[in-house]
Amino acid sequence: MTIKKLKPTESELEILTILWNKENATVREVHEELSKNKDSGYTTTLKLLQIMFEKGLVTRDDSNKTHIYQPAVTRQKTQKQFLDKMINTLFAGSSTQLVLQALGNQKASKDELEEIQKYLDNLKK
Amino acid sequence: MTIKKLKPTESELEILTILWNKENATVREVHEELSKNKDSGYTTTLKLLQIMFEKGLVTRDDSNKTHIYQPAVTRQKTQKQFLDKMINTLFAGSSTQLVLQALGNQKASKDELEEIQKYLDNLKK
DNA sequence: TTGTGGTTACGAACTTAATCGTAATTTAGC
DNA sequence: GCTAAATTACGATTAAGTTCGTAACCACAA
Repeated sequence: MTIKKLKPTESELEILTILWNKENATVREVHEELSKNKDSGYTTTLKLLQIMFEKGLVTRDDSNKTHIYQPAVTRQKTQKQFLDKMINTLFAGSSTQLVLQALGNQKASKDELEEIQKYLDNLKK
Repeated sequence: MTIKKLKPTESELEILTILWNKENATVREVHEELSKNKDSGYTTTLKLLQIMFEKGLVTRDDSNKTHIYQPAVTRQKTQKQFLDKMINTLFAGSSTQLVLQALGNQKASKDELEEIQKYLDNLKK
């Protein structure tokens, strides 16, 4: 048993997103940011970060009184982890189905469609 | 408040998938199918279906002793529900990002790529 | 030194999901 | 009608996630 497969919870994802955007942050900073969307207490945020630290989802610099947290997993890997899971549970293992569904769902801009097109051209070679 | 927003849990998704594939099924049938992947008891499956019924995720014909369950939500809508959620929480609201990531993950066959291409062409008009 | 503000640590309560054991119910066969 | 087998109903337990209250700790200013 080498690599543990950690699946961030809903709340943990919110926090990770904040950390990904800020690179690193104190508990207070994370909490300020979180407070824009929900209204839980400061110690709740603190506790979550402590749990995430134990799980290895984040690292922290505790050389000073105020700890500074950093994400320990990348946005990309986490996205892939959840995408794969979703493809398997909801799309019968077909990422193509997921892509079609996602394309159908929303109105992408011309630029975005172009970007996808370019990527697709690349894959086709 | 008209439409309740019900989010199926992990276990409920497994069951819904089975019901989507079979159109309808008895508890026993669902359980048999579930047993291929996990080994929980029969009454667990029963309980889950009962809960799903209360939530309105499934309907059932209980005119006979052995109830027959049917999905009350469509695969498509559920897929969309989860996709939207994922786009918002993990992809900063950009479905394009999700699509690119999904395309990058997989090895799609030529046919699949063609299908996506066709769809893309349609969107571009 | 003392106290004040901000921080971390920790335990407990609460919620939701998942699981199972047991009792009640129904149907079919004798 | 009566029993056996299968089913449903229901309550209790466990586990995981979220939340918060309170205590302990630390730095700094009066």
